[in-house]
Amino acid sequence: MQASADECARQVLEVVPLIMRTIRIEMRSHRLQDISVPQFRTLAFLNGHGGASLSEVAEFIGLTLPSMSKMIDGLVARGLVTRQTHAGDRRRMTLALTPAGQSIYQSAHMATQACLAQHLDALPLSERAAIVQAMQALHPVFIPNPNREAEPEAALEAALESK
Amino acid sequence: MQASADECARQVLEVVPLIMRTIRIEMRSHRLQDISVPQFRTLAFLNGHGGASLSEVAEFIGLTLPSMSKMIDGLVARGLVTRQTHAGDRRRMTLALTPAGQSIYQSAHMATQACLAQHLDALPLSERAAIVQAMQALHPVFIPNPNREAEPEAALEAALESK
DNA sequence: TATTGTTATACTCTATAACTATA
DNA sequence: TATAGTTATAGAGTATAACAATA
Repeated sequence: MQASADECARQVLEVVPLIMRTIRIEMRSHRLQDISVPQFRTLAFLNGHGGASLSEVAEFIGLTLPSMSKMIDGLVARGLVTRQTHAGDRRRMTLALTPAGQSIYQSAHMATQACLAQHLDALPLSERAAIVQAMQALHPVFIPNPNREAEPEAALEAALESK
Repeated sequence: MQASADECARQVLEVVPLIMRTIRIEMRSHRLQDISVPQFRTLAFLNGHGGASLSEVAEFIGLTLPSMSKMIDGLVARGLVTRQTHAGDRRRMTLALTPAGQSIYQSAHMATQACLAQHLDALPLSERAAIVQAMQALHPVFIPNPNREAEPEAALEAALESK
């Protein structure tokens, strides 16, 4: 009962939104980058999945197609993302980060990670070790569509094809 | 280096938004309750801090005063929250859940927790134990204004005074 | 004068429904 | 006919700036 799935879920539901609050406030505070959490997550996905389609990004982030389409509109308008029709299947969009998008993503990532690290620095090593272990356990449980992760080269090929 | 604050932060930043995605999608899927994550968090806070002021809720959730004011507008209009002027200081608002608000909060909480528990059920006990330990370590680090938590009776008094 | 909230305004996030283009 | 995206429309979430009321 100490770590039943239900007790575990209760704690996750209590603590995870608290951490998100810190992440969101930290991102908002950086006026230079000025990107929201959903935008950041989209850039992060495209950073690791260059050439992904709109559907793939929407699925991963958890948005509907129209919502993601609109969000990409904004990122393209700001020069952070490129959107091209896929060479092989002209219904599909091929999305990728521009150098500016990569740059903004990197700096936002570093700033947010540093902010979190500052909080975590107060904890003893044993607790940080438990956190790392917990995150490693949680990651596969909550990652969407793990089957897509099994073919990392598919996205790359798509990116190359579109040139 | 295995569990440096920075490595720990990196993993938290990767995994926590993934969990939030699941929580958000789960909440959206329940049309009966139909409340968003920020609304849920506000109800949760008021459930434990009956009689809190607008500023207190805004601080905890991490919103500005106008944003929270507007959100409370919506919750009051839906009959989930009561908003009265504080008897002692008429600038302040005294907020609390209505019975309907309590009911919706409870059922949304149970449904979301059950959804998370279902995911976590697949993990071995040792990993769930690490997750519980990690959440307990993270909780105090990310909770806002821990000084206010030291006076749990303050909110109650305010609630009584306002009658 | 400082504090607590609200109103005004604007932009992003998000959804559903209806549509276009391609396969 | 099915799939990938976009457009139209609407509502919630969020911010800043300006304001009103109270202390």
